[in-house]
Amino acid sequence: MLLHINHHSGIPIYRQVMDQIRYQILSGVIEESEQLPSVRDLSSQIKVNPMTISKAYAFLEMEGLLDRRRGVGLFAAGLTKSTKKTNSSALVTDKLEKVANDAISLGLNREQFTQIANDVFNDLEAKNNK
Amino acid sequence: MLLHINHHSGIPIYRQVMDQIRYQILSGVIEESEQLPSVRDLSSQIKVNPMTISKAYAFLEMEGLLDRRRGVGLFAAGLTKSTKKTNSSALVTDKLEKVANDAISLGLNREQFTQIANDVFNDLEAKNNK
DNA sequence: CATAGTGTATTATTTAAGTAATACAGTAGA
DNA sequence: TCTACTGTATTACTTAAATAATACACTATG
Repeated sequence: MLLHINHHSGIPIYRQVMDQIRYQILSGVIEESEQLPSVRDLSSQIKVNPMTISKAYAFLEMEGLLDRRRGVGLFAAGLTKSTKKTNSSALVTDKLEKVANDAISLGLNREQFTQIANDVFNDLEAKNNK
Repeated sequence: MLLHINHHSGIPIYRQVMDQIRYQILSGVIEESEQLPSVRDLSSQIKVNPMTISKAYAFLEMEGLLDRRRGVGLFAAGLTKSTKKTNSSALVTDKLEKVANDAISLGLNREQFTQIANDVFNDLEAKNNK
């Protein structure tokens, strides 16, 4: 697996790793029980300390998205529908929070924000289905 | 003007100040050219260093929301409302598009997405105003 | 039982953000 | 010009988060 990490973005490395792997698991690119890249694989690819990667995986395990097996490796967890739904919602909520913050700074109100969200989603769906 | 600051919320003081004053200006509670509370007024009210308040005002000036006049005071800027609102919506639309794309990949539907957007905005607003 | 892979606990270092101290700079009005 | 307000640049301190160093622990396989 290839990760795209920006060392100068201000976003912590371990978070960038988490976000990308979480997305792969939730979206189904990585399947249940599939082995994930080892800590040292990623740490040498990204040129970062192994513990930084281990930290990312530790959080993902807490989220229930994978299992860590010392001496063996890392494996995508089986996601029940509800787990998947919960995590997907959480992921989207996180990202929406940042945008909502911007919206507030710019003086938008709740109705405007929700309206835009609805419209944008509609447009995208339409585009994907044609 | 009375500000409600929580010293233990984890949200930086200068940001709390920014958010509350920004809201007053954008919502029209404070009118164009109206003088804002002095740096020392707020710093003694909040029991914080004057530079912390000055920092908040400096950012708000960068946002174009007020003018700082050394030796005189701080004054709400005139807002070209229609232009501002248009730009804000465009910016927010852009960012929402990315999130909506992820949401679609993760299997969320429009109702769920819009619902989350609405809730997130609500929560943020509540947090900022308490 | 040696080896070459796995992941990790503990500790230390680095970095960035927030806040404060201090001294300074501008304006208005008596 | 003196006074009493304004805001601010520079520097230093504090704290928490992110990252790294090191040494260790587990597992599979020949």
